[in-house]
Amino acid sequence: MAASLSTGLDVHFAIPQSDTKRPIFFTRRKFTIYSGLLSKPKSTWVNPTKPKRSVLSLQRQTRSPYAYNPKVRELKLFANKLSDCDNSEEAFLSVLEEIPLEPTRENALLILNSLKPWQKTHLFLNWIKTKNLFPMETIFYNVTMKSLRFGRQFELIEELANEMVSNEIPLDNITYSTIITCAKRCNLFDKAVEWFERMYKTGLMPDEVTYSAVLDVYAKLGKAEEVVSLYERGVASGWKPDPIAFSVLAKMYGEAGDYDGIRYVLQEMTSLGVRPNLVVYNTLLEAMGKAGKPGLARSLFQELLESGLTPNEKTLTSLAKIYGKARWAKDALELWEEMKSKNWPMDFILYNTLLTMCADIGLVEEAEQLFLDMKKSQHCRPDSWSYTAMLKIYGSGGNVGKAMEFFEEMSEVGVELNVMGTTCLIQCLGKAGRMDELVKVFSVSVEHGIKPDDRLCGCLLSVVSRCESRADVDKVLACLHRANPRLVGFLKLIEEEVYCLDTVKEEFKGIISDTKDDARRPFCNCLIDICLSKNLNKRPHDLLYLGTLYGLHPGLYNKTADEWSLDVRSLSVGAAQTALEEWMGTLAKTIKHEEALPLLFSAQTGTGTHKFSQGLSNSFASHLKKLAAPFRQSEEKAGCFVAKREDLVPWLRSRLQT
DNA sequence: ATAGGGTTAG
Repeated sequence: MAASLSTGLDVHFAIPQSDTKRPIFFTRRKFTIYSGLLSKPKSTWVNPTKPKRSVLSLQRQTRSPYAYNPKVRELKLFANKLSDCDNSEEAFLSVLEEIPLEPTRENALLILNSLKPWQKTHLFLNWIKTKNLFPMETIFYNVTMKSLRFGRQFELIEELANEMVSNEIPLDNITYSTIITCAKRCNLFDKAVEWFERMYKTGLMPDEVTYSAVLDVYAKLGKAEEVVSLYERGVASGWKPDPIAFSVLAKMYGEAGDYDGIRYVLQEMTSLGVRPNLVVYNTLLEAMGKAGKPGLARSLFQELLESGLTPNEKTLTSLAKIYGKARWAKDALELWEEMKSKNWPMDFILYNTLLTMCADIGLVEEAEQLFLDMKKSQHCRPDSWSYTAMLKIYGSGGNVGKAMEFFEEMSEVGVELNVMGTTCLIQCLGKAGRMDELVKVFSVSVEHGIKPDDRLCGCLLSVVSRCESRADVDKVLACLHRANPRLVGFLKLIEEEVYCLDTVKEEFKGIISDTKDDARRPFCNCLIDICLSKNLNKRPHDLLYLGTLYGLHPGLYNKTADEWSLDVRSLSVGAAQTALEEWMGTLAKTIKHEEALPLLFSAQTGTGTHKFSQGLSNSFASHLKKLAAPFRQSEEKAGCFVAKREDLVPWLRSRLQT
């Protein structure tokens, strides 16, 4: 959709503009954050006849141009000499004695500007002050503060700022923005806000550079409401935000995964006639990825190309990540072809992201080509990221031989294995039943300092669930015991013949609350599978109940007036089977109590595009067949099994009688 | 890094 603006710009956006909703809070005005500074505090009453006070200066602070210094070469050489000497004050002062030219204002400024690291800049400023050669000005402090910011020396910066105040050297917008961004980089967000508020108190109005620096402070704090309030008041003061301000907003909404927010940013840019630059596009692409909108990211990328911009490494990294996560093989391959044919820039991060993308999608040959390219290149030699991606590709593709080859190669070339690599190897060795090698990889990893995480434990647990012999189980359990003894203890507990549900419940709760969120459901799935493989018939149901109790299976059972359904897409084969039986049991009770039932029942397994759900549909189908349940594979929706009430009820009744 | 603001990896 195109919007022709009065500025003559044609701005194209991938997002339909007409139905853009504002995130809910945009309609609520709050004036509580910088109480008393910007406008009347805590009042939502706006008097339309009284214009609101301006919050920023529309004129950006101008900087005095450099006068050409004919001695620039000589001074630079001397500055380098100072930069290279020892950081001690003595060493510094002794080199200073050899200063080749008179330290006039201009000469001193040039040296100050060229010094690094921050210790030298600071020492030089102090030297100028003690020499008392000329009056100190704001610019000397600004230059020094910038150097100190590099070294993240917020305390020193604040000390200098206070010194400026007591010596009546004016702080300007450059001073404040440097202080604020330094505080931000040091994660001292309260300090950043404090100095921003101090500006207004001293009667200095921020310009757009300081203002967008502060927008970013609130954005990093995740205070979207405050950011929007500041932004909108800036606009109400007549400010036309530039691409940097929009980049800040887009990044904030991306981090929050807030799609409505992203649309708001796009709409604001269109209505204000601001054309996105490459950085804004990159931020928006990243944001679309985080909001889970690969299709919109793709059209945004098309728009970027149509606007005549050339993507850089960051653009392509975002896109590769998005296509990989979405498992969009066709788009991923097209992107790679286009990158090669148009000679778009590549860097190390992009190489590794492309490899990860190939691993997510299972593009083996493409990954091998990329990996070879990296080996041949000068600056992008494969590192532990690259090797991990290769382990993932071979591991998930079941090519154990290749995976082990790369594992050996890593230690030969001295690339450290990480916990993800270990997990990939263990997963594929487990699937191949090569338990002795699995034990070896686990031991080597632990000896190399790898700390097994919850995902690795989940992986070991899933290997246990597939073991065919007691001997294999014991080998894997020995590894798991080193990583998470409590889990092994829990397995013993649920295998005991006499078993107390309350004890199991307490221990389950404890384990789950100590487990990272993304590993909780896999744990529960594996535990159910293990119990099923041991024919511990009631226990899978208890575990499924406990998992549901602690919120691991939200949305498992769904009801509408016309249809009741079961969604097992995030369950393992055994857990799905258990959930089906549980559901049938509940429905049988409903019949017994002669309660109302809908016309249609359905169970969703998904189609197995996600690697956790591979094979789920088939095994679910065969379990239905075994039970002779009247569910049929839906013709219009793959991975969905449906039953009519008229067929299901008699079947459930017949089960009740047996 | 030649006085100030925004973007790349499980």
